[in-house]
Amino acid sequence: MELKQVEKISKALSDVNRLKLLQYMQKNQGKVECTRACNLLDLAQPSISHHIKKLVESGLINQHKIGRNYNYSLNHEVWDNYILRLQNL
Amino acid sequence: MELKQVEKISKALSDVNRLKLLQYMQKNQGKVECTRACNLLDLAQPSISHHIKKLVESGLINQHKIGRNYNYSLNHEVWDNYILRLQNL
DNA sequence: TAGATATATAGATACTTTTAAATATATAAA
DNA sequence: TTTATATATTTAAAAGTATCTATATATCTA
Repeated sequence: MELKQVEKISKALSDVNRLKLLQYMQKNQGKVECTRACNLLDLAQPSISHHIKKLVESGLINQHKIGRNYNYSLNHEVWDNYILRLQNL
Repeated sequence: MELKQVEKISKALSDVNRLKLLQYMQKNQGKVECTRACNLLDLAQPSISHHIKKLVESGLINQHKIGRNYNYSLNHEVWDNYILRLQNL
């Protein structure tokens, strides 16, 4: 993994709201209703959208559209590679 | 480890220059001459100083003054806790 | 197909971060 | 003790980020 991607993933992880989103996704098998996330994080809907986008763009999570909702899954390959890279920096 | 600290460490890791500094420290047993780092990263001295400060403030590295130079060491406890926390987010 | 709901995008503003120039401080060496 | 060197701090500018409001798009349901 290139340093640039390590930077990008670290950046994605460097916000408490995004960390909470990741936790919430984990707890709920990737199911995140935007309205619930808004309540959880006390942010407006577009902000949630923005944060999720950052996570997706980093490659950490995958997004699958189901009807008008989305489902998310951790991209284990990226996640594991990131951690490995940190361990062997 | 609190989410806030995960955020802080991630932020420290979210810059290619700081990642390169960490690599350089590892390769050189923590010995970093500022002038060499300036060449390596192609940044002015105060910028190096600023980046190192971020790393120190995150807790990832310790700074020991030796004469007018510094020596750095990875704080393994913080580093390991960070990785553990990511693995069990 | 019309209205309702979920999510995305655009635009604006406030905040944070990166960087450099100038300056200060600490230590070594002459 | 003066001068040189290494690093830190201050200040300011530029770039990037987070957040909101308003609006758009996609999809569901009646």
